[in-house]
Amino acid sequence: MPIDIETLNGPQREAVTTIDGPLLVLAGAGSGKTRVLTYRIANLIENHGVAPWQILAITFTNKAAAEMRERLGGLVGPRARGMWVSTFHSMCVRILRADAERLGFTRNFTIYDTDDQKRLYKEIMAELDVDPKRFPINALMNRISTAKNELVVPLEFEKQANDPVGKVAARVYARLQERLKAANAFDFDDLLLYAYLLLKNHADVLEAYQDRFRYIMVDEYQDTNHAQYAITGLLAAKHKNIMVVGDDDQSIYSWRGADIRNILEFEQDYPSAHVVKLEQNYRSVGNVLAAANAVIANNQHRKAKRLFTAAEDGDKIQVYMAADERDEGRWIAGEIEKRRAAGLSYNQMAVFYRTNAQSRMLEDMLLRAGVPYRIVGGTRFFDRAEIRDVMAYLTLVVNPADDIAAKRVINVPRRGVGKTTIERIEQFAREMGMPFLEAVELAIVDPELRASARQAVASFVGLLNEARSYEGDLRKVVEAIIDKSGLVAALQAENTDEARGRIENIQEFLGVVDEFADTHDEEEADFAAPTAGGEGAAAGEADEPVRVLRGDSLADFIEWVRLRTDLDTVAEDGRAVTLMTVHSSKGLEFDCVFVAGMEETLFPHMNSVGDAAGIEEERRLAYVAITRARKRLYLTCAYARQIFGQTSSNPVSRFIQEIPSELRQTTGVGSAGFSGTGWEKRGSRKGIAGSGTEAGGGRVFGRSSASGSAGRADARQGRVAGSYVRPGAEKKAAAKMTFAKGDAVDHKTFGRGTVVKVDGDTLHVKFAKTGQTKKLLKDYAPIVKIGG
DNA sequence: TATGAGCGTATTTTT
DNA sequence: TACGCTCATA
Repeated sequence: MPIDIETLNGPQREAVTTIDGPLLVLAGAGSGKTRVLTYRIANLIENHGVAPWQILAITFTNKAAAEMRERLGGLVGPRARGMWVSTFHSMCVRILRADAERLGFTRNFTIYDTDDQKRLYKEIMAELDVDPKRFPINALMNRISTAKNELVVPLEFEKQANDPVGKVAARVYARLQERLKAANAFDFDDLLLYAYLLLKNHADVLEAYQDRFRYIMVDEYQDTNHAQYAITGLLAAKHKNIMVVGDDDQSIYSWRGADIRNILEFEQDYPSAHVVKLEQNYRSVGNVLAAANAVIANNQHRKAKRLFTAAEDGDKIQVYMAADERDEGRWIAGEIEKRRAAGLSYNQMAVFYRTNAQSRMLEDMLLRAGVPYRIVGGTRFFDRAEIRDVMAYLTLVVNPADDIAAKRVINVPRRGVGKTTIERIEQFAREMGMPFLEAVELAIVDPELRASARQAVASFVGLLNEARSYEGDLRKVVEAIIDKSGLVAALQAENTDEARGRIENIQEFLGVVDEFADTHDEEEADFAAPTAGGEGAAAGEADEPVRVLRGDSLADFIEWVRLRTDLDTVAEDGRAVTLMTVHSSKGLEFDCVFVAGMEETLFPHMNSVGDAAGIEEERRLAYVAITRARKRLYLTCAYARQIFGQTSSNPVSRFIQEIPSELRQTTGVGSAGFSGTGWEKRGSRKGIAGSGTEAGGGRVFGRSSASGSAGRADARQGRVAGSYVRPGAEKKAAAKMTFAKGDAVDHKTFGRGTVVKVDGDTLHVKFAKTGQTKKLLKDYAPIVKIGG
């Protein structure tokens, strides 16, 4: 399909046809930036003789990369294959794999995720005698992660650290890097840090990449941290053909090191930069866009821009003031059903919330109302213990130096290797400066250990050695390793529902192996890194680089899993409402969007209140949430809410106040002149209000939680709730729930199942995950019919 | 070595 | 409230 540039609007076209030199595209929400990116790449290939392998396109998520690759495939066909369209992290992995030796690592390094990292931190803190009470592990991890993102190496970090936490962090950081190197492992931050160091300190490597990638494109540039910024800077330094796309108003990851200045100061970095603003929004109706504009206009630190649309105004923003979170959930469920009745399908609706804790009640209410939903985020499949165990075995086969993996499974399943044994091996390994697994091998003949312990250790070593000899088809190899590990056998022996569920998950994992094999065949061969392949692949030549096959090795599979999130797996279909945090919603869009919990201290979150930069980020978050809606937007808040087990009452979010009142329509508790005291007075007493420039005036809703008598609050809440609850709401839900034999249902805790028998109000449901049949009362059990 | 009581803590989480 | 972690106990 040839590209038709005429279908683009002016600025879009300008972005697509500006080929050479630095280019900054400020792409407002819903302004068609992915289209611009893909068209630009297609244009380079089709009309400017640029070879696909000379193009580098970087995204933040695997999903975005996959989407871009797919769209490119549609535009330029098979030529898109093998092009480097990848996330920052996977790009860095490729760069590092090719030249790991230069940094003292080997090619089969493993990647530590947050959980592995945490284990390692704990070991190090124990080793260095750091008290986790005084120096919380999270604080240290944050501190060090920030340092890595800022490209601050341990030596430098130590110099800068003046405060107590910093000093401790410096020691931990130094040791951490030693341990990671010894384990032949990189954590997520290291992937960026070391890729940067490799390019920075090895001129030939850098040059090879600079010569190769003549055109570089970075999506979501507002979310880049300093390391990513520096890496792209190095890569683009030679040709300076760098295009960055982003929206400073959608920068919501500063707490992860994203530096909004990267986009705000692009023009200073590249004085010759061309700037294009995409301000026409093709997504939302007028009122939604106007609301978004009004809210974000309150931010001081942003590039001036104002989105516009040719679309009709649409409905007003619906604000609902609930009595409490239960009422809020119930109301949302009711509205969803109304929309559904009006012909909108469930998958065109989404409910967002600021914190994961809010999902519980929302789920509960949707369940009761019989609204099918799916949750994005939360506990990840790959984070489950049994999956991590399997991964640890696979990892050990590839990288025996991975101490964290070794310690994780040396006694999983139980084979009688106790704490004392492990500690002894650990100490020995430390003294000898060898990997844990090597020390384990020596422990087989350690006379200090009990015979039973020695035997247990020997069986562990033996199974790994055998597992290492497996060859051939990936799926078969993985299956054999799992079998050899004894994980499944041990679970079978447990003979509990939970164990059966875990076995099921392991089986599902084999499905993941198949998925990998399917998507990584020869056709998908990638162009090798320019420095890979030794002599022949000299740098600087315009020859097409060698293609390397992927997908045939365990190491590739492990890497693929490690850099993957559940977000990538989110199915587009599925007739269900989507529930997720506002953060997860970025990049998505729905006809109808609900944002729950629009109260001060929740959204904006209490940890950000009182900090100007924090409030601005919260506001951007609100902006992201609002701009996800195509047609209808609902904002809800609750007069009282349980937070950490305590009822608290908070004012309406300032972000609601910032939407001009003529754009919104309020219903619920506070809509009809609810009387009370101005919240800002109360707020300042508690210290919530900050400067007082934000909310204030206008709508009055609730009290600050710290003050006042609980009794009065309860009385008021009761009255309010009583006057509000829609009569028949529950009945309606209950009446809807009829079940017949053969119906597919989804249970809150047991998951998918099938109705095998109906016995009056009692259902007999066989659950897929556990294989067990349970008796449930149809009106009380948290189940939803998902098909029949 | 395994389990339970008690305690402290508690956003957001692209990789 | 609810979860994870530590520590004590069987």
